[in-house]
Amino acid sequence: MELRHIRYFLAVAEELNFTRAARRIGIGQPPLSNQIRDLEEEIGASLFRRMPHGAELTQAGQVFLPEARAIVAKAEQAKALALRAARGELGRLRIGFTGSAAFSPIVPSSVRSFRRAYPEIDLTLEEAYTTRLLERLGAEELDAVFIRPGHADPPSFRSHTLAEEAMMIALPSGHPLAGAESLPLSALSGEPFVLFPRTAGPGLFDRIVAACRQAGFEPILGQVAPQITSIANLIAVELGVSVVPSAIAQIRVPGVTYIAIAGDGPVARLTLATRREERSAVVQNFIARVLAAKVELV
Amino acid sequence: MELRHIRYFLAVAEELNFTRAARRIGIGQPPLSNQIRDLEEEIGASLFRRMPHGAELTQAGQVFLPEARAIVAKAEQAKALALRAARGELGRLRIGFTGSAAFSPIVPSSVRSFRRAYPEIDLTLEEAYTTRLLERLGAEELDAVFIRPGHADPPSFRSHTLAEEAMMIALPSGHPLAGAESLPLSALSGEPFVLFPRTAGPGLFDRIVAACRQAGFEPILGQVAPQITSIANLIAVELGVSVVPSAIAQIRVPGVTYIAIAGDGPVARLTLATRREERSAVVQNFIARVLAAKVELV
DNA sequence: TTTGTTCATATCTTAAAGATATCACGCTGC
DNA sequence: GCAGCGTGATATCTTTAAGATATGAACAAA
Repeated sequence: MELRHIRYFLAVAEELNFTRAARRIGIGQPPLSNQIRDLEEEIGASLFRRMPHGAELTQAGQVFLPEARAIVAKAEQAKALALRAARGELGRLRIGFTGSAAFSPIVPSSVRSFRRAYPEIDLTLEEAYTTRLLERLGAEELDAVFIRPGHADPPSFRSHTLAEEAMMIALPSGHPLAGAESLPLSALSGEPFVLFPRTAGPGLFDRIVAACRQAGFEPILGQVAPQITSIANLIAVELGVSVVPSAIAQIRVPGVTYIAIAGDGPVARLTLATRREERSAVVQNFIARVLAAKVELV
Repeated sequence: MELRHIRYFLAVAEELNFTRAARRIGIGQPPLSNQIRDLEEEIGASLFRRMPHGAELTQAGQVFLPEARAIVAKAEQAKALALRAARGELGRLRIGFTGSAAFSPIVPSSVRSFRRAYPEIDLTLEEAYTTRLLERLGAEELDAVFIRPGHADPPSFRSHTLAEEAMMIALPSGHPLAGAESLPLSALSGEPFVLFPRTAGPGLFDRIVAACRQAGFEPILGQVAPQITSIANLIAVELGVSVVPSAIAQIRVPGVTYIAIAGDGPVARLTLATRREERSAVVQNFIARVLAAKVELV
């Protein structure tokens, strides 16, 4: 059985006349009769009662009619759905982001904008460290990740720089320096640093350490924060000081004071990474939305 | 697009390898590649990403996959449904019956038995006069009718005799003859008869009149009953007497007494009529059930 | 009866599905 | 680095089956 048989059946069922149905399809009457006969043989039942005046549906034909219509409609729909999926209007997008990226306005605003523009895309959001995100991106478990990149981008990924954020010093409010307007990074020499594990995000980690060295001291690594968002809480209980992207400084935790860095401070880059061989229209559309949001937010 | 394209797509989507899929289908790899290419061109999107190791589904392909499965399944189902309909297991049966037939045990019992045996047949039951039932049967608005036939069966119908019921005299309980064990029909001469209109069921009507004439008198036609079931009510208010099939005598209405007819009384035949050219398996199955019920009820 | 429908049958043509042979590409293993 | 294997694509030929054309049989209406 082929869709042709079903389409021909529908024509005859609607015209109740082989000759007219054949004309409507654009073939001759004998081949149409043949095709219907073949269909009936395959089903094992006759679908039409042939009369001198035309044809009428048998009970089998009457039952087959709505099914036939549904099949043809479903085939059309399948075609349309596949095309929409190819255009990136339909499908799935798995986004990853680091804890700190979530606080950069471009991340929530671009995700929101994409969601509105493509409501039929099944969105998944997942938070993890930069390292883990890149692993999952490479394993095709994620499609696009917002990360804090290192100096060298891995060649199998494509990176889009979204922001170069200044960083700020985070101090316990009771700290002697907490009242300052701004401080040079060197003011933190001798203070224990509360930082995330280097393996979680070597890019940002190394930038902070490098900036300290440039400022003339080696940072003392103290308490390790399991998540970048928990740094503030550890500082509040006076476990040390830190340097965080200014986006993170939005988290106003009682007992923590943020102070601008005077002079050349470290810069936290935020990028969107995708697989270099990525062809999917969904991801392309998402990249376009994110870059549009970047321009808007300037 | 043909079902062939969809079947081939499914094979490749399941094997993720053109060569193996082709082997599974039983054709060569080049024609399979051609068919998939044709399908992709028709849809307007590529469904597979060809790799040196095999193939993988694009987003469009992933969306198309469940649709393709559904289409193939629906086609199989449509075939099976049509076959079941041809076997008379599926479809519709429109049954008609006269008011008096409903009280003959064979009618409810055969309908019930058919309903149990073929639960997926959509049954319609309709009560009307014999004349109207035959009209509707001829117009293909009904498929099988239980009627009280005349002497000559119309040639376009096929009749199955189901029962030859004796008839009984129906009297108001206050009537002087109401106490008798049995009465000859001639006892009713001079009494006004409560009968249904002749046009409603000329067969039964004429039998009653003929029986009266044979008993030596011309029945006086009195009150006309709109339905055979309302004859009893009209007799109860003493509008006359009547002669009814003994099945009807089951309706015990206060104020009505039924008395057996002594000697040669009229006989009420009950038949099942269908169209002579009827081919439908549903109707054939129903006839078989009714005839089986007839044997059982003896 | 004749004429004009209907659909079925028979034969031929043609389009397209499929077979066969070959190629280019990329991975794997020596 | 290069041979060997497995992948899908391309090119050409064959065969199947869809469709065209001509005709026939059955029935209805004029």
